[in-house]
Amino acid sequence: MSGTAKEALLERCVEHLQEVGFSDLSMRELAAAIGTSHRMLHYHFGSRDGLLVEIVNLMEARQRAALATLEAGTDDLTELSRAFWKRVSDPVLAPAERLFFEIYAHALNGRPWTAGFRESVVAAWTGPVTDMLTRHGLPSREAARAARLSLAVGRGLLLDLLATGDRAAVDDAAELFAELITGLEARRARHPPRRDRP
Amino acid sequence: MSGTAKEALLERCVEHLQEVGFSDLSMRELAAAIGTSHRMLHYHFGSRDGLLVEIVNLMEARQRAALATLEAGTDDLTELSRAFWKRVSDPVLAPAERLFFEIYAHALNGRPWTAGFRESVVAAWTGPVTDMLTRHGLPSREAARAARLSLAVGRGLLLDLLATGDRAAVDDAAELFAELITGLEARRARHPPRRDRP
DNA sequence: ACCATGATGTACCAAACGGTACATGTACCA
DNA sequence: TGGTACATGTACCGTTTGGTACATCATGGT
Repeated sequence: MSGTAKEALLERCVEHLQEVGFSDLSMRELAAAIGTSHRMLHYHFGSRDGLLVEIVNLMEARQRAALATLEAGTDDLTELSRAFWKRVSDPVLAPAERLFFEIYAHALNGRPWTAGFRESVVAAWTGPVTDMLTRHGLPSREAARAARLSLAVGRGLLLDLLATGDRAAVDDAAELFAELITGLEARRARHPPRRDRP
Repeated sequence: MSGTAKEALLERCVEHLQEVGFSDLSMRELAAAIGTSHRMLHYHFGSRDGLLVEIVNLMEARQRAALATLEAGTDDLTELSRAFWKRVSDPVLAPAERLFFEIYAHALNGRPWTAGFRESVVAAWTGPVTDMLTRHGLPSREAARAARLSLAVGRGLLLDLLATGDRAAVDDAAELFAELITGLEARRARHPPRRDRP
């Protein structure tokens, strides 16, 4: 198998980058850290940018995979929102998410090796989540808005959590969003925004 | 004046970094780009890390300043949320915000020159915004949650906007949040409102 | 037995890096 | 006028960088 050694190497690279960060990555330093030589990285990935592309693609594939395992289990939007947050805020994912945001930052600066990432970082989520919300009974326009907002809430809260570590406060804000989103239930099938006037 | 030349230099550095990004910054390249020599950057900032610290601190100070100019003008939470989003999503700010998120990513990896940034990136906002919401009549617990959530929404949507450029869709999601937050108004009625009645 | 193919170590390259020594310029104050 | 503090250009140092040439090793098919 040709891919096996290479994939194992890639896996070790990602693992190490999740620990120390990404930006000041040098082939030699990385190679030493994962117990190989920079010669091997060049051999398998061609160049530094080749490595970066494969790392970014792997992270993006994992993001997609994580999304695929996110299934409903409930009909209640509030419960769904809570489950969503509980899933993505799992401390085990923190290193991967730090790396994710680092790649995101590079993507915002248009680094060429982030092309695939840039295209999928939002679209890969809004599509499936919109579908999910539609299946849960939201009119499609509301579902699309809610999906985009939920994604933003998740990422924004994650940024907060990773920076401050203040889990209680961030969980609390997430809970508030889960409660607020209940307001959407009222709109099911009943489109015009409704001011509550008893 | 001692600080003037240095500050002008720093200003030009930030300006350039907002255009090309931050991560692969080298003293020589940056110096050439802003029309000076790397010798001058070392002279004024001592070292590369010294420069980074000053850049990050400047960005953080500007963030604080931007916050200070954010004033109420309305009593309605929904309108307040709209105004907030309109302010931060101004295209003029996009380069500064790209740089902001890049620094944020470095901060998540614990880079030592981001110490000040890390401490203030959330706290500098939640405090004042909580106060603002309290002044608008929210009970303090709700105000704190809403402030934290609003900050996350703003940053999450900004990430989306900067990556996709899909202003219509992101504005739409922001509008949904503005409408959802109306749900908080209902809670205000149930609690002793501390409205400023002359 | 032989050789093709993939994997790996060693040694090197030119370029760029952060940083510094030193000499020079420029201003203003005494 | 002389000096003193800040500013700037040049030229260099040792180190590290991405990348490569070349030789070697292991393995498995024929």
